[in-house]
Amino acid sequence: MDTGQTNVHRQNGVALWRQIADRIRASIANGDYDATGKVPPEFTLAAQFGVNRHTVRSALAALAQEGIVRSVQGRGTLIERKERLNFPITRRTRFSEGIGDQAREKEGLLLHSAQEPASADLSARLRIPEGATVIRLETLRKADHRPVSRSTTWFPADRFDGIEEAYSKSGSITVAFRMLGLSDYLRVSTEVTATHADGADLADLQLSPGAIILVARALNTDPDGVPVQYAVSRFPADMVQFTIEN
Amino acid sequence: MDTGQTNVHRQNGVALWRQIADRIRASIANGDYDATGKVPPEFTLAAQFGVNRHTVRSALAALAQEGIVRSVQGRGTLIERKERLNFPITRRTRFSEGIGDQAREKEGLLLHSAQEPASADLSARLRIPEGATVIRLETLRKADHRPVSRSTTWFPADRFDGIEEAYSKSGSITVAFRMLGLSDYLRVSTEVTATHADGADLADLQLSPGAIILVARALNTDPDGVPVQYAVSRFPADMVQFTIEN
DNA sequence: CCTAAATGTCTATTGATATAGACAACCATA
DNA sequence: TATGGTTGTCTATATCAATAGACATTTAGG
Repeated sequence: MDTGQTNVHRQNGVALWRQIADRIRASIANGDYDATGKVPPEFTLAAQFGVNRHTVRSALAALAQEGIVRSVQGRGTLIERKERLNFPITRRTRFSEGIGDQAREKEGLLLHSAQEPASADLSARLRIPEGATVIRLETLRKADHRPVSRSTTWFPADRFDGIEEAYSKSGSITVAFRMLGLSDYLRVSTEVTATHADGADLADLQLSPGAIILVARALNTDPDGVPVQYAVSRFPADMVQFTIEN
Repeated sequence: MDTGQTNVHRQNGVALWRQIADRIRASIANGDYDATGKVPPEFTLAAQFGVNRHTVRSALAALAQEGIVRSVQGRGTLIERKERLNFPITRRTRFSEGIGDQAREKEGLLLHSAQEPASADLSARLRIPEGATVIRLETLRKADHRPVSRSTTWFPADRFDGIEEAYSKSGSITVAFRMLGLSDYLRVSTEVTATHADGADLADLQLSPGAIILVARALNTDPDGVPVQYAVSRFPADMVQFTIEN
């Protein structure tokens, strides 16, 4: 199903090998090659995309660099990793529960924390005075030891003093909130956009440059509707999809 | 706010001028240059991104091609268009209502229609027997004469015979359903992913190659929960954001 | 154990991408 | 009207991206 085979585009500022790498990565995630566990031969792919075999080789080399495939002389190009995590977005969205059994091991790392005055945008979202102190956490989430998202999240400092340590110890926002006396919270809005990966994305999420990033900006409130957290999370688009159930 | 200034990346398969074009486009949509209505001078941008002025010029030429900016010798590079449409995704998601007053004129074009047997994936989603006949519509939606989405949508043929004509005349799914006796329908699930634009996207949505596409796969049912429509819609990521309100 | 089917390596050539520098043309404004 | 700031154009050079062809090397299977 899905949209039909379209050809690659030239002179667009995106190298052919990168377009082809993206397409093959998507096909792998889509399960197109599950029957064989291998990517089609270089000759076949070259004909399929209408390019030279060497161009396909560049694409496969990039995917090998990402650890998605492994080429073996005489045998073919074997698929090493094949995944696309699904994140349900609901009124009770939780990172770790959302992954569910799609991954065995889940992990939340605190990269950095700071206190700072709220910007105009942030104060409006959290409904606090402009310039009021907020705690900012930079976090990295992993599933089965592979990074799946990079987040910047803000909390009102007066209410959630010490959340840096709570998160650092637990690796979970839900648990950190609970440690500070907030037993439940609700997702009230999520904005989803997409962009190219920036330098920090490439490093933290272990992507190859030119990758696409899904950006989710989320606002959580306590059960009374008072904003408790605003978060901007960045996910590799070829590893993740969001599902909104109404 | 938002993520900090990161530099462009070399030898990634994505040309520098394209990365810079994407960044400037995003800054425009973000309102960063609202004070002057102009993009900063080429020299300044070149210094900012750490590249040669000519590289910046290539980026600006691409944006001019898209109609986003217009360079005037002696004056600077003026911003011509600055928009990012917001699409709320709710249980009652409707394209035209969703845009609301963000655009004055809305339009739905029927590009192509066909009848075909349902694939395995489609039959599961619409809960009809595999191979049962479905009607497929290829549509293009515009707001203020600019294309904002390209959709492929499927309907069970037995229940919605003649929907091609109904849509073609009305330019609205909601109205077409009503003409065929379905007065209301509900959005039950939406899957959101992102990918690079393909050839058809570039042509229909009038994008420059390498652009990013947000893909929404949506299932609508009648009030009794019986699936009536499955749609795959593609939106230019730099023009659109989705908002999920819970 | 030979052969077909793969991937690996090498050389050569062309066009796109990026840098560098210089100068022309144009506009707003002091 | 002179000047500073800005975009437009030109030449030159180096590197990356893509094509082309030939041949080596490895693996699986008859």
